Amino acid sequence: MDSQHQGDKKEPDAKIAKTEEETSDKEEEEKSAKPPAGSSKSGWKNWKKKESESGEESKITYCHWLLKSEPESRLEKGVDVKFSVDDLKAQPNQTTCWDGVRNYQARNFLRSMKLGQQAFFYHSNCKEPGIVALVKIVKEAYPDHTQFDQKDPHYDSTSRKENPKWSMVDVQFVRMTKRFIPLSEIKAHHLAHKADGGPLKDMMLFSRQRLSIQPLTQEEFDFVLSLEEEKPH
DNA sequence: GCCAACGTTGGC
DNA sequence: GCCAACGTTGGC
Repeated sequence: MDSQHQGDKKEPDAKIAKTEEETSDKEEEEKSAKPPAGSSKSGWKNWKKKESESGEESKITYCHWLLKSEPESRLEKGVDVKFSVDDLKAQPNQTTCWDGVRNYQARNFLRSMKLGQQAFFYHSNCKEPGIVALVKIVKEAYPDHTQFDQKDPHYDSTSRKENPKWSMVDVQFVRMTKRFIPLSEIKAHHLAHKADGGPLKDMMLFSRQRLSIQPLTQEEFDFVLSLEEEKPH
């Protein structure tokens, strides 16, 4: 996650194979276009329409995001993957590269992020999951160097330097939310909105619960952000 | 720590 | 191309 490491070029590329050059990108797109198990009806179709039906500029362009990060220590292949909002604030410029994303749908969302867009920083896999801060995109997608680093827990031996599979963006801390916005509270609104058609009725936190990079519509973003003004319950 | 959800892999 | 087995995510 350290943005200052991005100049790292210690990897010897003596044995670059040519075999995969042209195939991998298409394969990835197909994989990412595969309907998720068990949700072949509405969820996937809607997503596909929005994302790729019209080829390039679809009617819905997402402009806000939710980024999950784990604030509590956990070892992955012997490496601690903890990265809390305090860790972000401690980075130079309070900026980090968002590396390690190894899911095609999440990657595609990363690649569609634009400079200056805002995102929620969400603490996951922890005692109190929820939104803690606002961040913004300060560098658009570029190759994730950790995919080529054998010592990195997210090393991908199938990725070629001349056609990298995985991307990352740089994000910068903007501010803490005025209060912690717990998942439980967002979920309660989501359930209510499913019944009354409110703004969180389709929020991806609940329909694609394992996706670590999620888009939010303007309405979703505005509603969730408005919660910071309320008294917690 | 348990386990449901769900993405990925690989045999056929 | 299907689908069972497997691995990971992440709430609880």
